[in-house]
Amino acid sequence: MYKIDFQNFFTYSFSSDIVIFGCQEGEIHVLLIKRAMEPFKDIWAIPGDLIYPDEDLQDASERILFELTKLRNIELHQAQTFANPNRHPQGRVITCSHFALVRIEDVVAQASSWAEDIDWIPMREVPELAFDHNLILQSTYDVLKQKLATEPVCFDMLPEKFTLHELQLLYEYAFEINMDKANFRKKIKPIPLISLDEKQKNVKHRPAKLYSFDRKRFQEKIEKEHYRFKMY
Amino acid sequence: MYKIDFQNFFTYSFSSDIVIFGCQEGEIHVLLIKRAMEPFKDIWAIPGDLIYPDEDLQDASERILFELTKLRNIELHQAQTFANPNRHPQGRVITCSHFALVRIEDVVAQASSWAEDIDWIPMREVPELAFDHNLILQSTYDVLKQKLATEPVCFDMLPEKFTLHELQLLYEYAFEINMDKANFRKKIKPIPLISLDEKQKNVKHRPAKLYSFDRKRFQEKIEKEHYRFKMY
DNA sequence: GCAAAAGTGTTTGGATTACACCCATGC
DNA sequence: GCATGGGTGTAATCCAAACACTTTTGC
Repeated sequence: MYKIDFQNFFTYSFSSDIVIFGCQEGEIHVLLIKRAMEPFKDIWAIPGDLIYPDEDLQDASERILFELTKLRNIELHQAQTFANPNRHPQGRVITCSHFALVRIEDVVAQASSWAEDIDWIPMREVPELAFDHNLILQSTYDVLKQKLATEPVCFDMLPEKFTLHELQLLYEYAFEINMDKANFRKKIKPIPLISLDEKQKNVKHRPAKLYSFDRKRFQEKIEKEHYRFKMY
Repeated sequence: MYKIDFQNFFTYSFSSDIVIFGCQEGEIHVLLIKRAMEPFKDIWAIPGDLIYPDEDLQDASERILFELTKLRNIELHQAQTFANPNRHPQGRVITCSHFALVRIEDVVAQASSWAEDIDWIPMREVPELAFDHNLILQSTYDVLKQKLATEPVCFDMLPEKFTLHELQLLYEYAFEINMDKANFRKKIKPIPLISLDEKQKNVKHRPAKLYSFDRKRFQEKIEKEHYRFKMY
């Protein structure tokens, strides 16, 4: 049994890290920042910030996301908490990782006082990161893949209007597999999509039809039928 | 941009809560404690404790589990972190919930200085708990169910030697469904089990064969074949 | 014999797989 | 015309659900 005074426990710092994922040309990208200050100055890192003493984790995460991307009302998914006592050289900082799924074209990415540079990097080309951020990124990516398999979060990172091929590429990239085109289309048949009267433009092949996700009909299907989203 | 001094952030307390699950007569139980001190004295709660300033989250969780159950070398699964500023009346305590799966017969549950009582309670009969522990318990149970569907963790809560019917009851309880006996047995065919030369005793019906989980062959199947555990 | 649960086989329909084929566009 | 991807059909196979039936124990 420990005999340390309660007050001595109030010596931690707590932060939230936000892994922002997007999709471009079939590749899942992550938004990383190049740190503008020590420690790990000039090294790429996951955006994150300390949490205010009276701030909820959710609010802090939304604040961090907004400061970096100017996006609001994006769903934040909690992933994992990292509490190794030595993970931060300046003191004990416990961090809780989250991820957000955004459309890359919606983001007005910009440098800031704590980020001298900022860039979208394909998940398979991520360099060495600051702190334990490679570990955090990998485990957060694993949670994303889990969600991609069981929830329709893919539509949060695809453009509003997408082709079925883009959808397929996203899953192929995430699960590192190749799928048969015809079979993939049969598999996604139950997902309620809105078939738009629009086609791709300026492509050097037959232009593909555009679709968007029918979120309303999806909810209805879950409630009324026994429907469960399931990929892979 | 925040302008608060870095030192002001070191005003938190951090704790680990351990939801201990077991299985008895086909029902998933949780080990709860009746608090011996304020706040919430005499109220049921999830066991947990503050983390030492230089202690890793994993070590702290193992310590808490051992103090309560005298069990070591039990896998701890991280679930979710709760950081609402008002969740603890005595200060800002951020807690990270975990779960452990144990065999109820292995646990030497005992009261302690911080728990005047301790009991296994079926998940469907959990009373009002202290703090935000009902919320924590529910979300941790959801993570357990997720794991039950994709990893062979069921065998950590069943007796070493179990009947196929016990296995079925566990899944029926977790997913709140009824399964056909014959179909269930076909579904679990790919799971490598050791068929023991032993049977149930003192039952007033045909005694069932006992099995145990073949962890070694399971690992081999994953590595050599393309096998993926998948229930429900 | 009867109750209760163990344990197995058969049929059916729907989903998954592999593969083949035709279509529209830019160059 | 041809390269490139868009888009669809078919047949074989596997898998899941529904259901029926036999077996073994205690009382």
